[in-house]
Amino acid sequence: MNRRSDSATGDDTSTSPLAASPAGPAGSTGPAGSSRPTSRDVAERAGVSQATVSLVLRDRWRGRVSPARAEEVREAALELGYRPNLAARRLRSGGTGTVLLVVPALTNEFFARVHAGAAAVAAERGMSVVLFPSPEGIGPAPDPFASAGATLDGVIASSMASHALRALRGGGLPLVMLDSDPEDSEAAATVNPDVPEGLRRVGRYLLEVGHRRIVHLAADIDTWTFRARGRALEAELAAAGRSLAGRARAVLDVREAAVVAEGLLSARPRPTAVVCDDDVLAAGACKAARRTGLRVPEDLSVTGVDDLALATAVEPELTTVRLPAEEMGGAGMRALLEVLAGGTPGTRVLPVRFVPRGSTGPVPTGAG
Amino acid sequence: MNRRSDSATGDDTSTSPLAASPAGPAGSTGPAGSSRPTSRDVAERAGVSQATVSLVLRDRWRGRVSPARAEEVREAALELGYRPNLAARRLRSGGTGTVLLVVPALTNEFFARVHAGAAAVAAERGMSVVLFPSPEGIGPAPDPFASAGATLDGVIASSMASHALRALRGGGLPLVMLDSDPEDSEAAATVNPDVPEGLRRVGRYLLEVGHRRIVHLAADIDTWTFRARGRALEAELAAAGRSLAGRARAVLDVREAAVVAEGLLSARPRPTAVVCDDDVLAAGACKAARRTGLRVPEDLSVTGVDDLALATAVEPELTTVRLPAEEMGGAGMRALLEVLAGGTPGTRVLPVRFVPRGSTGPVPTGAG
DNA sequence: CTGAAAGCGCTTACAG
DNA sequence: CTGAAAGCGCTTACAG
Repeated sequence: MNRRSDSATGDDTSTSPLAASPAGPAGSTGPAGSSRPTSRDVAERAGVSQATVSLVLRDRWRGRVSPARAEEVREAALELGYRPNLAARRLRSGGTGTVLLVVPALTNEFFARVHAGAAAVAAERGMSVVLFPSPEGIGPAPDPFASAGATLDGVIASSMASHALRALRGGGLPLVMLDSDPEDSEAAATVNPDVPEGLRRVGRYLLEVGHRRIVHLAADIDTWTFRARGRALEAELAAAGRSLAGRARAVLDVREAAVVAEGLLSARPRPTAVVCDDDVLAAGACKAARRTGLRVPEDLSVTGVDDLALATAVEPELTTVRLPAEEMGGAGMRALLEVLAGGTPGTRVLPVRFVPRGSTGPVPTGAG
Repeated sequence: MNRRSDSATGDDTSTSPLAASPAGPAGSTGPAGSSRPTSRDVAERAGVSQATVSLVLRDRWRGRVSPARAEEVREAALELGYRPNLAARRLRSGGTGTVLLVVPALTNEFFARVHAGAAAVAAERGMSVVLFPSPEGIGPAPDPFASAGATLDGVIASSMASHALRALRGGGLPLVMLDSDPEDSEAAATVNPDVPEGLRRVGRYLLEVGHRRIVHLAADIDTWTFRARGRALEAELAAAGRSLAGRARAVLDVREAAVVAEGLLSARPRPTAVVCDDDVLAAGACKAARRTGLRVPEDLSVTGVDDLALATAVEPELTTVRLPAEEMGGAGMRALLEVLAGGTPGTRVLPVRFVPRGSTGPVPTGAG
């Protein structure tokens, strides 16, 4: 958790217009002690025009500037520690440099990871991403675009219901969907985790270790991602000539999930495994088991989806399906950038990982 | 988790330069179908100059523009749905509109909340915040400023060791520290949670319900915030004529914490309470208790700090001290903005909240 | 109390 | 293959 203190020598940092900066390296045009170098300074030092600098540094010089000159420009830029002024670039190019990321719940670790992935890719390209604040329980959703404050280049939306997506499309902005129905063709691109494969894998595993009375604790949320999870689980069981022994729905809250799970566990004959749509639900199922006097995994196997921090904090640790949240955010941002550049990225599916841990085991003896 | 679909009618959104926009409201200067309105359009409609528009909209008009005119300008801006172009404003004003938030670990829920709070305040003021990617275990820390990509207006750093802060100061940028030593006067401002009070409260509570053999599972991290926690706990016990029955240190990882906690629990006479520096450590302590055959809270009380999502996911739920992470991020951003405006916000201490839950109880009978 | 003008640092046609 | 010029939308002295 500590940071190293080396290397932050401030070569770049001292050039902030707000910082008292030492006189810049050679080549400055302005008065003594002037702040950071501009493309003009680079041009001067390389003995070319500003236009050439721009061309070279944006990598659009091929066939327009000689390789030797290009190299000289790059060298001059490096020597001066030149960094393009983003505000100027945006002003000139018309973009806002801002992308809106719309997620159902900011407080959720999954979406925090999606955001981190998107922001990292954005930062590389000099863009920034604004999160749309969650409207959870605080009345009707405000206009996401108004709330963004800044005007936008595009929108990335994760795990939305289709009616919400329809509202988003209303903006007329380039839209990339994450973890959403690929058929819902409002979007220019879709990036999805392979949740169906994840749930099939869970079903296969439970069948293999002997479970026959498997129930589904589903998320009480009408979105593609959760519908897909339920369908995939059913399909896997069906392929083995089996079917679900029960299903209940709960919102993504540990306590509520525990209450709902208790109901599921009161069925006779008692289920031997609970497949949950999400780790939070799985944590609730574990609580319910404990209250009911069932041991996990000896009497009951429990699985989740996501691999949140709490998955390894609970005891026993949760068997789960890890979703590539950061990768989704990153891929979504890349797709949006591609759309903005005129491309058509289409649909991408990212692999998920089955992570067996302590909350699952072979079917209890005498059961099944 | 669902979003409502009302209200996103796109009045603002359709004005993106990238979107095919309907012809704007009256007053546009440019060719037909031109994009979003500029301050010039507002000026024209209000019958004033661009300068007046700028003055009024930035709220610097008092004593320079008549109230009646100011009102007309505001009206015109509203009618046109005018929003200032941030890129232009920044270019002209010299700021970059970007603040760097340096945190020890991005993956941590606490810092995610700090970031959310800072980003929300930033968005209100048309600023954006860039996270410094965690260098955890991936070799020497890269230069945080170089990695930021954009140049910066200022830096907010949370929970840093002082040597790391020294590196940050090297940038010569306005610096606000969060959750850090207020004596470490590198920073223009400090915003801290009242962790000492939180730990004192925990100590007081445990003493009240009869615990006498209290041990401390400390974070193995040399920062102000964790030193302050340990000292405050000791002070509270000392005030009651008691002292710690033991202490061990662990990194913030559930499994490692469990191993270390097992050692702590092997002491004889056995401790009746483990005060942990953090919820992750507390989750580890609960695991250790379980492995050792101790019941929580019947045989052992466990407390944490933070109130992370996992605090209510584990069974029993963790008694903890809730840290106002979002508020810290928000207050930090406000302080930085104040510094940038020439103010001197100084040190601010935010209250914390003791949250008693199932992981603590009266001292076991026959013990103490 | 108000307006005309300059210029922030880029990129992009355009002319050579 | 290269350069001179215009202009993105603001804000800020400056002149009235």
